[in-house]
Amino acid sequence: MSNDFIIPFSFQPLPQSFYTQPTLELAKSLLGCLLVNETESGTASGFIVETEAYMGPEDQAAHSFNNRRTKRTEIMFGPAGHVYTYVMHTHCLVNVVSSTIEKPEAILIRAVEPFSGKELMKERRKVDHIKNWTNGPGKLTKALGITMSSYGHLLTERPLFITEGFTPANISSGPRIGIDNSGEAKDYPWRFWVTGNPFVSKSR
DNA sequence: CGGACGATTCTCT
DNA sequence: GAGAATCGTCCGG
Repeated sequence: MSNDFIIPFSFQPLPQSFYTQPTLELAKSLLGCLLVNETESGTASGFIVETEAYMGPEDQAAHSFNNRRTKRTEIMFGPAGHVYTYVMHTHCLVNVVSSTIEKPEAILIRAVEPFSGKELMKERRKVDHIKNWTNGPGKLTKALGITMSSYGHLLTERPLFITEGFTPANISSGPRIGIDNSGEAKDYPWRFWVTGNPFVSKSR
């Protein structure tokens, strides 16, 4: 596609200081940023348009609820800016670790808007319509080629990184998706999205 | 080592 | 909107 040539030389990964802002702030700051993944088969990127914050020990919906510390959640207890990937129903989902050491908070990236490497995304997703390439947490990882091998990767480094994108005109918020069995936490408005963006996974 | 369980997706109706 | 697919992770025995 026409804008593919811009990647990967023009943009610098955001510094680690970007990731140390409070988790709920970071979840909103990530909206509009460009998520880039460089692989052997090529580079693909998309603007983040939907996120969800998971607030650690107090948040019943979080994997780290009650400080549950396993091989899977271990990365959440480390410093901000690392990648937390995990497998859900055969799909790989990608999170940004936030907060500080020993405070296991993270932000799930639920949707992006395709920017570069669109042919590659189409090939990976095997569906025609662009709207279905990246409008869900399991879809975007497949389109961008993000796998469990990215677990623990630091986002200030290539090949997987986040860089400056656009500033959303408006941000909406509401309850998170797919956590109905999480007690009171299911109603917390910790899902954020770019208002009106067509790649957001659910309208609500 | 077996079984239960999803921060999902896709295919119908 | 409901139901199936499908598999890595976690926990109990």
